[in-house]
Amino acid sequence: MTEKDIRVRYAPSPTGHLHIGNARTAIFNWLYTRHFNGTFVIRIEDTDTARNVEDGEKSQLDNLAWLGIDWDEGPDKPNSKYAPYRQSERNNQGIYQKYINELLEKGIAYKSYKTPEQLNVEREAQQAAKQAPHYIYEYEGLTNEERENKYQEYEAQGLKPVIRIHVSEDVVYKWDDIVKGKMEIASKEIGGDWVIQKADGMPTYNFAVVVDDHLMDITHVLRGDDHVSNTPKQIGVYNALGWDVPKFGHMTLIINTETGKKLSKRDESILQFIEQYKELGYLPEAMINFIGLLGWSPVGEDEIFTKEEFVNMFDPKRLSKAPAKFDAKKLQWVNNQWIRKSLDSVIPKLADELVKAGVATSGDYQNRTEWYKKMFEIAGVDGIAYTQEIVPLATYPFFKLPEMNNELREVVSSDVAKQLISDFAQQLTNLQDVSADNVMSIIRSLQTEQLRGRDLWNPLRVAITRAIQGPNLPEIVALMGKEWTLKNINDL
RNA sequence: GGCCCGAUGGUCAAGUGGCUAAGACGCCGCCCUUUCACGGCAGAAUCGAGGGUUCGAUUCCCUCUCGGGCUACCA
Repeated sequence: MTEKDIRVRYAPSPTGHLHIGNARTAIFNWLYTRHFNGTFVIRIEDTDTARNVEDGEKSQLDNLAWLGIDWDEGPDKPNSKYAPYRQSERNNQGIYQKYINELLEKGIAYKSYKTPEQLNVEREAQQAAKQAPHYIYEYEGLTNEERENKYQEYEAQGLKPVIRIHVSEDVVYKWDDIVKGKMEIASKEIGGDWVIQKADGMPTYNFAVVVDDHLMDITHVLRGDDHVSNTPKQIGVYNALGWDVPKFGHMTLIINTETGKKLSKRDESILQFIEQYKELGYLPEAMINFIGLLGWSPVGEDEIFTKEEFVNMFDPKRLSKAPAKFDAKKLQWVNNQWIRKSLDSVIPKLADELVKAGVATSGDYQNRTEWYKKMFEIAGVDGIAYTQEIVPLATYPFFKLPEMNNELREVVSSDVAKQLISDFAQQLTNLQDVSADNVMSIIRSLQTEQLRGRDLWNPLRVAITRAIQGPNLPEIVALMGKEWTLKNINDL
């Protein structure tokens, strides 16, 4: 018998935008698949109709694609052979019902008519008695026939059932976790019989996931730590249906630095969504780079990797067992590295930022690409964390002159300063070639024993840029040219 | 409360029964520079605690502490 082909899935719920935590799960599943030459599957888990968000699926997939993650099968790939890939559609085809019926017939599952209110009362009583909450089987000691009669009775009252699966009392579920190693959880810790089909006819997550992973021949399930406690339930279903259990791996969660809790969609204190980073001008390469290093580490000492490099060196054994905090500062650094590394492709984005901000007109960049390149360089693109940060840097003085204020006025108001500025303007007027070197020469020639350092530079800088600090002044003048510079000085 | 998982500088982390315990971000200082940024060079800072095992524990075992997860007709 040959080893089965590796098939791995990422299964988002379309409840909103792509969250950092989910993106991480997706990235590692993708890395795992591509490293081992497997097939990467995307499945949409939309069984909670109340939480589904319009366009949620599209947003998830778009953001995944933006990150540079590709998949072989999914709801948007028409010829995928395990279609459909949305659980709602699979439910409509009766896929889950078939196995629910099977379990019902085997007597492993049964109909339960307890209302949420009843369950609440039971739970609260258990908690008050310091017991672990667990489901109380309501047909204890009844024959099948008696149970059927009960069903009739409840139906007559107009009650809608859920289907629960019976959990054996003395089983220990074991698995060898890709990340955590040997795991075992006793069946009595599960909390009793649990729901596999909701009153609305939808399967629950823990059931649908097993059916789909089995039917889709999924071999490896890599997911967040928060699913550890679901694993025994799912193994129970595999056993009940007589199916092989896939290999599980539970990756640690990302912790919010501010709250110390797992990164949650409800957190306001940190940027949660890939979309937000995209908007600010983080590069997908940087996002993958940073996230790929959260909870996983390579062998060497390097920090900057392409996704291809990640694929090559990925090793599930190096997945960390300890939760990692999300350090936005390091992300900024990683993104800065990527901006500098891929400057050619970033420059048009920088120009876009200026257009979006209403600073530059669209098309301007195409007309004078070289000027823009030089301008971004002088403005300090080397120092930005994300592309949006270029806006204030480039706006002043290259697109707009800051307002004068008292502090600035004071710098240029003395007679000495006025004379200096006027001398500079004079020399600049006579200058043939306005290069940074030549401008520097002019400024040097204006330097005296008394007039040097800030006394020399600040008045000139204010006269030309209306600021007392900023990028290298001669470079600014060289870029602006003679006319523009002189106009600024005259407008003073 | 119960069950599960974890613990190396502020953060991400490598690593080992014996090493001065890597590296990166951040921070501090210095240099470069008219200034900011960039860059360069240094620096501070870590094995949670207590017991074992051992000639020797950061490393192996136990307990504690702390942190996290789960405890749904959510996924």
